[in-house]
Amino acid sequence: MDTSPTRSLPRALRQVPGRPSPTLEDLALAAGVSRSTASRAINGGDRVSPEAQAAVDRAVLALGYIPNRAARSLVTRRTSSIALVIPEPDVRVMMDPFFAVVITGITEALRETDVQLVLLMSRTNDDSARTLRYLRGGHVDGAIVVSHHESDSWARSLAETGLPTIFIGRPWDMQADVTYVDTDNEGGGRLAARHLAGIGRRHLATVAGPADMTAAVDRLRGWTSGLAAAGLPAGPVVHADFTTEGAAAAARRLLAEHPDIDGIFAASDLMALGVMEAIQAAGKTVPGDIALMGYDNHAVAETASTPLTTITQPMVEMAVKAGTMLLEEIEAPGSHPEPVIYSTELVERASTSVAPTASAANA
Amino acid sequence: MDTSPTRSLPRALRQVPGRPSPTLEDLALAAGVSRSTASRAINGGDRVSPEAQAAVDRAVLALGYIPNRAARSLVTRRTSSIALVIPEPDVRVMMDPFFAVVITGITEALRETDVQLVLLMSRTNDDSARTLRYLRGGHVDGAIVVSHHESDSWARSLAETGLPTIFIGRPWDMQADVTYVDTDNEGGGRLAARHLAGIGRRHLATVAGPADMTAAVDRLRGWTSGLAAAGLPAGPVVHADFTTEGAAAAARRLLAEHPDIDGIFAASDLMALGVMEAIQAAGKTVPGDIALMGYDNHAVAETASTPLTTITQPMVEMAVKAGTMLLEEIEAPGSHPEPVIYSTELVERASTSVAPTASAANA
DNA sequence: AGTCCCGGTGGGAGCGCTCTCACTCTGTGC
DNA sequence: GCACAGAGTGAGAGCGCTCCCACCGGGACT
Repeated sequence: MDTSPTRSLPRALRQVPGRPSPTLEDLALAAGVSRSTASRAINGGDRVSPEAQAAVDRAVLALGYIPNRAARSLVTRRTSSIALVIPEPDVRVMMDPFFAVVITGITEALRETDVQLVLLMSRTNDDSARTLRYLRGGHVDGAIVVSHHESDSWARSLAETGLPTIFIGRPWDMQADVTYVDTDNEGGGRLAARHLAGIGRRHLATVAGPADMTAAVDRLRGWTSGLAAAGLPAGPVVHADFTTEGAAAAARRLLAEHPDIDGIFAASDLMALGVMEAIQAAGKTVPGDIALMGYDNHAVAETASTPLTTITQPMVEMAVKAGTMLLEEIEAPGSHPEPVIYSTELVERASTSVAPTASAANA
Repeated sequence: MDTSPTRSLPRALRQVPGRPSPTLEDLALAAGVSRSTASRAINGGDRVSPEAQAAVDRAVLALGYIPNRAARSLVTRRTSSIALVIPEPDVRVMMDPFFAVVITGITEALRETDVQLVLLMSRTNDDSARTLRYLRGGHVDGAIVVSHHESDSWARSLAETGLPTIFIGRPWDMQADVTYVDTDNEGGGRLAARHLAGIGRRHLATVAGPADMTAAVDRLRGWTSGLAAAGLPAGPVVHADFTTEGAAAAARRLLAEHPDIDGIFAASDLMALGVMEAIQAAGKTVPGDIALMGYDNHAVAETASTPLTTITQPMVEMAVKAGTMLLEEIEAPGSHPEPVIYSTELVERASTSVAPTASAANA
């Protein structure tokens, strides 16, 4: 393969190594057409004769031609790449399967295109500024922002730049009329209330998420309206930070102050785990004494010592949708698509079974 | 839109339809210098008088100048981006916290640079070909490949292209003399053997990982040599696929065929969970009847019903190292750095405590 | 004095691509 | 017969940047 006498000569100049990759000019020459025709043939072959097209195709194969993206980008003003913006990703946040799903989904949406995914994570405010500069700088054709409490400023700033942007999860600041995809958190909360009421529980409480996250707020709103619809009182509400530990602490308080509770809705499965811990520590059982529900249909919901009834949401679809929507908006700027909301479903498991607790899970 | 006299950023007149972003030419004009001088001032200011530098700096701020990456890239042959290659990422694989750690680590290494991370995931063979083409195409300055059984071909192909590449996890094909970072899996396996022998267990077995993954093979080799060093017989070895279910099945076989086993080393925490299931299903206890070890120090190791003794490895550091090594190699091509191996440590928990089992974990 | 060097500078030549435009060469309509 | 459309083509002009090189001065040598 490498016939050059000095294989250990990685000359400072990168282009030196033997074969400088063929340019469009080379390709045209090899195909016996002009650069213009070669270019047309490569880009979808509009107004190209079959013969010319075939000649170019052959030459591409023969030369192993790969278009230079930078050169193309320079004139088209397109980069064929989009950014996934993840604000403040400490490792713990990144661990959340949510991101794996989002990344997988977006990648899926990008599969048939040659658009690349650039990961932009900003840990500090400083980073945020850099990230924003990067986005404004025209380095990507669009962006998907994983929304959460900190992302408000993003919504505004990005909307101002005119860069096509899709948010995953409804952002706080709706002024900026951003496009987003989300799941029906409110509906999910309502489902939870209806279910617990439906199995005859009457003293219901919830461990809600942080009040500055739309998902948490929406779930709580749904829960509250669901209780009302079932003719039940609003019941106690405590907030936690979506972590197991935080929820455990919150649940301990809850149980101490309201010993008659017979049903709890935790706004995430991870939190439900903490709640379960607290319940058991208080000497009570799930679902015997207290029926418990989670949210997310996280893997742990199924493998928990008492498998959790939970709310499932089509996260992959949502992520894919975000990707395709962004591609569409890039293709046809100015079209301001409506937000897409995915509906949620109840997944029933042992933690709300009517029968007395029975320490399930043996295969 | 909204007429609010927002206190937002200095009137972003950037991407507004008619307003083309300022070019270097504009900048030079505004600064009262030549394009060349402006360019020099922007790129580290070598051979630029303080006055000129200051003038350019001022102009940058005033105009909100952002260099056009494509143009720069076209001439420098550098893209200021690197790829993270993840072969065959079904969602399940992506869920592995490992990737979160890798991504976070690399991002960390890239923080102070303006290098961007491009995510390349190839699900199918078809994708692999495209990914490879992308990498060869000079679209990135280097690549980090998350190694595992499928990555052999990658090692070869990439080494051939001369693209600076770092593998995370020792690749199979060492011919290609690739650079990699890894943890000392062999040492970890040895640690496990020594520990179980040390607490007096004599009938030891292991549930190893797939025989086509270097990490699994190395851990097994270490385990075997550790047993020998402790003067113990090799003991039974079964292979599983690093999943909980697979390990449970393997462990059932193991226990059925070797009822006298009193210690098991599972080559991952997830597998250890499956093994624990099988042990309990067989009516035995951990660690009372059988001491159990995992590997990875995965979050589940700590939260398991009986917390797992396991092997911990500095994964974040490893990922950061991969990033910095790649940057170095990009900077100074041809330097073929030695592989870096991170040592592992034992984390002792209840699953190997000498005292009889006591269903731990209440705060 | 002359020569050299060297920090500082600006002009110009591209990097590899797309795109406009002018051109040729059919085929069609009058 | 001529004009005209329209498909197919190629030359040329950049896109915004870096880098080479020629240039200009003034201080340090010969």
